[in-house]
Amino acid sequence: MLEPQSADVFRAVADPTRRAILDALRRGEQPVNGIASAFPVSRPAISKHLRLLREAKLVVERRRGRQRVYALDPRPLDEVNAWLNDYRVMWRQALARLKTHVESQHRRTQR
Amino acid sequence: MLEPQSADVFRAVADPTRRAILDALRRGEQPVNGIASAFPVSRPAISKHLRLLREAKLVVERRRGRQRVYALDPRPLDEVNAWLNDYRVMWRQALARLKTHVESQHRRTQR
DNA sequence: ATGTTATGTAACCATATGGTTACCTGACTT
DNA sequence: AAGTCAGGTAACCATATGGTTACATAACAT
Repeated sequence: MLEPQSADVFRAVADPTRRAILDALRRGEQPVNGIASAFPVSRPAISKHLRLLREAKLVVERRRGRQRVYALDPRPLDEVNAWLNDYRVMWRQALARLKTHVESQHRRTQR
Repeated sequence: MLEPQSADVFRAVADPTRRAILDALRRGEQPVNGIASAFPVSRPAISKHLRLLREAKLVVERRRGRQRVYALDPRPLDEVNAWLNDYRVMWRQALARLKTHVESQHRRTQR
């Protein structure tokens, strides 16, 4: 194995709880307790997720008094987007093939 | 923890080796040995990755004589794409903000 | 100064993950 | 029929992951 690497956006986004945290932050920045209260897991669990997200640079932390306010930074998601790009072509082709197929079926039915 | 769920596209795509397998299959379908030869890990390891990809429906298996030929099916990636969509707006805004900022800097420099 | 709030971190636990070697089976070869 | 080839699976191992509770600390409240 041997991969205790951090900052992996794909890995960060693989966990459903972490995606949900990002989704929550889309509505605006929030302190940790604000975030945690929306989830069924303990606050420390959320803290750990936030650390990972921080390492992946998907969130930034700002201190306000005794709270830490977290805000979303969607930019690293562009790596995922870029990777997907190479597949978009294919799946457009797949759709085209499907369309052609349906049309030929249609023609067959027509005649 | 408790989540031995399968068919998770995000999880399937989180592993770099699995992404590489998909990337390889973009060039066309291939039998297991064909795929495995391109990687530093053992064939059984690849088999396990393929099983996961199969469960996520990202690949389909076809038998040809004694080989199993794997082909890419990019359609499940649309789930990732859809999720990203919600962020595209934001990162367009982020870019816009950046642009505005740069322009205002420019103006400042100009005068 | 003392208490309380907000949050990170350490220690611990169970399960998941990714890898390996050994083995099994189905399908061509001879 | 006997041998070989392709590839799945089982058993095992080390490390990662996600969660919990207990503790530590900085900042505000009294």
